[in-house]
Amino acid sequence: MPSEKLDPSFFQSGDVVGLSKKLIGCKLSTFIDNKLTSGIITETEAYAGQGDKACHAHLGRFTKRTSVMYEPGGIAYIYLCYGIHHLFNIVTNTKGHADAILIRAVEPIDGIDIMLERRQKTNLDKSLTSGPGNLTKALGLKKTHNAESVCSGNIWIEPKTTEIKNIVETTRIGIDYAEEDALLPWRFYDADSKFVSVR
DNA sequence: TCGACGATGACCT
DNA sequence: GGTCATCGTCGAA
Repeated sequence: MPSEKLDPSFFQSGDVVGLSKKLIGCKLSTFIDNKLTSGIITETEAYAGQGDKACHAHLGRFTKRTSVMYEPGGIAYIYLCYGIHHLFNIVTNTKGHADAILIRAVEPIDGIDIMLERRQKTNLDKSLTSGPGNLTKALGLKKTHNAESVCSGNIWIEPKTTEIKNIVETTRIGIDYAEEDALLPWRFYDADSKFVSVR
């Protein structure tokens, strides 16, 4: 069991872009189906609420799906994409501000055998946990975990134990519809990790 | 009701 | 480079 977890107050900062960068190097763990799996976060993207054309809550859009984004930071926002993939986000900021961080890749640490089984793979390579749909499947995250805390219970994040020296800041993936906001440098990844979805 | 469309990934040439 | 599986969500009708 972890000795230290990031607290909800960490995620209630109003600086979702800064938080996205800070999460690189932190360890994301899940205890799902009685199995522990974890990985070091290597790639994130920031989605900045109503002012961000790429964000599901753009212009304050409030629906059953997006409502969780308006909750106080420190909980999960998980939704089904392309009818196939569950994407895992961490809600940030205070209540009423719909910011979130998409976790796009992790480097496998604990429970690698379990992750291989969930992904129906036999050997460890980059594709096991790189890419937002791949890591959620490996960690056992599903839509049923939507709105769950990421600071207690079965999902938690531990602070980084070593400084990440080379963090690349670049554009987000798969949001061409966001026009000029698609050019914002709001994707972060560890340049020294091979567990990154797209370079 | 109903049609359009994804914050993707795997596999093909 | 290109195709396509697959389904919940959303907004129009």
